[in-house]
Amino acid sequence: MTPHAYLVDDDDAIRDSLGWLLESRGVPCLSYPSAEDFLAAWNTSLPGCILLDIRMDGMSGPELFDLLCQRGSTLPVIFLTGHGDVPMAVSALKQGAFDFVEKPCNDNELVNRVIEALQLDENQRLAAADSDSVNSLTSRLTTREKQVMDLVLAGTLNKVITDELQISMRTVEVHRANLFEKMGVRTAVELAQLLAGKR
Amino acid sequence: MTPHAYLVDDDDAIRDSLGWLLESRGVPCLSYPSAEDFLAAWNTSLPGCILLDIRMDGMSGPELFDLLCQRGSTLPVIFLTGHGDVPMAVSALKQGAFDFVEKPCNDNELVNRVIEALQLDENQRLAAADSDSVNSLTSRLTTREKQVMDLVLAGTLNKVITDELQISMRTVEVHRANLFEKMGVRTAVELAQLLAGKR
DNA sequence: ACGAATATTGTGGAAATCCGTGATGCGAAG
DNA sequence: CTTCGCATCACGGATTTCCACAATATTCGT
Repeated sequence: MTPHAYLVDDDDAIRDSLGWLLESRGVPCLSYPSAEDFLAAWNTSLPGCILLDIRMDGMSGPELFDLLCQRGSTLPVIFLTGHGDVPMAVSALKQGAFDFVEKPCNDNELVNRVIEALQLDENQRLAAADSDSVNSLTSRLTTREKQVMDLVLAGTLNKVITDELQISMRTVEVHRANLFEKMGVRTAVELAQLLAGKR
Repeated sequence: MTPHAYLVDDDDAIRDSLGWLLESRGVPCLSYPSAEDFLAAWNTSLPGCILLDIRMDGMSGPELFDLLCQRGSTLPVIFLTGHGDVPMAVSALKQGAFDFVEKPCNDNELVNRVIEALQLDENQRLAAADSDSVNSLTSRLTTREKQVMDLVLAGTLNKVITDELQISMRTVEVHRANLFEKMGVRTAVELAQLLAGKR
C-alpha cells in the first residue's frame, strides 16, 4: 500500500476540492464521508496521514482520533475545522495531533503540512521497522539464551554468569555463541549497540 | 536555586492574583512585569516553568519564547492569554510550548498544569545532567583514546584496531585500559551501555 | 631548557574468551 | 516410540584480553 492522505469529512464539496488539490500536487488521496467509514477501512499498517474534520454527523473528528490512538495508530492527523476554538486546538495538539488548521486555509500551506505529515509517518514506520526487526530477533531466543544475554549486556563476565545461573562455563559459552548467531552479531559490544535504547 | 514559576505579565493584578494562587498551593513564584525583565534575569540553569502572557508592552510573549528557545532554554512555557486565536495557539504548541490557556481559566487546572510543567522541567534537567556527566567524562579523553574508544564501540577487535590506527597491540591495550579507567567502566559492554543513545 | 602529559613499544605471564568435537538427559511433537 | 530442539557438560587448544614492569619519543607550556 502506498501512502495516502485520508480525507475524512462529511462535506462532499470539501472532500472533492481537497482531493483535487492534493492529487494535483502528487499526493494520492482516499476519501471517507464519515469517521465510521474510515475506521472500517483502517488498520495499523495503513501508511499516510489523515485530514480530519472536527464536526461530523455520527462520530466526531476528535472521537475518531482518540479511538485510533487507543488502537495504536501512529498516523499523523491534521485537524480541519471551520469552527475551532482554542481549547479544542490545544487539546488536540497535546494529544499528539500533527496540526490543527482552520478552514478556509491557504492551499499551499495545507499541502506542505500534508507532505510533512507523510514524511513523518514514513520516518516513524522506518523506525518501527527497525525496532520490529530487533524484536523478531530476540523473540527467537530461548529462555536460557535471553537470561545469558541480559547478563552479557550487563557486562558480566562468563565466569560470573556461571555462578549466577549455576551452569558450567562451557554451557554459558554455548548459549552466548548461539544467541550471538541468532542476533547476527559477532561481539557483545555489537549486541549492546543493536539493542541500544530498545527493550 | 529551587524551581519557581516565573510569571511574566504586564498586568499587576494578574501577577498578584496568580502569584497568590500558586504560592497558596506551595509553588514558589517570581514575577516580572515585562519580557525584557525576565530575559535579563534568565539563564539556562534557572529551573522551573514560565507563565507567559501573549500581549505585553514591548516584547510579546511569543517573541520572548522564540528568543529563549534560540538561546537554548528548555523551560516549559505555559502561555496565558485573554485574546488568543487558534493559529496562535497551534503555532505556540508546535514550537514546543507546554500549554496554552485562555484567561479566565479554572484555577485548579492551571495549578495542575504548572505542577506538570515543573515536573517536566525537573525530568529534563535530570536527563541533561546524565548526559553532561557523560560528556565531561569523554572530554577528559585524549585524541588517541577517543579514536580507540570509537573502534572499541564498533566492536572492533584489538588486533584490527592495530591495523586501523597503525599502532602496536600493546599501545591499543594501554589506551583501552586508560579510557576504561577514565570512563569508569570495567568492560567494553559497560562502555556501550553508558553511551547508549548519546553522542 | 626542563618537566608534565601524551603516545608509543616491548616482554612475559595470568586470566578470560572462543571454538571444535563429542556426549548425555529431557520434554514435546509427530 | 522416535525424532528434534534445548540444555547441559568435558577436553583441549587457539585467540584475545588484561596487566605489571620498563622504556623511548613528542609535544607543550613555563
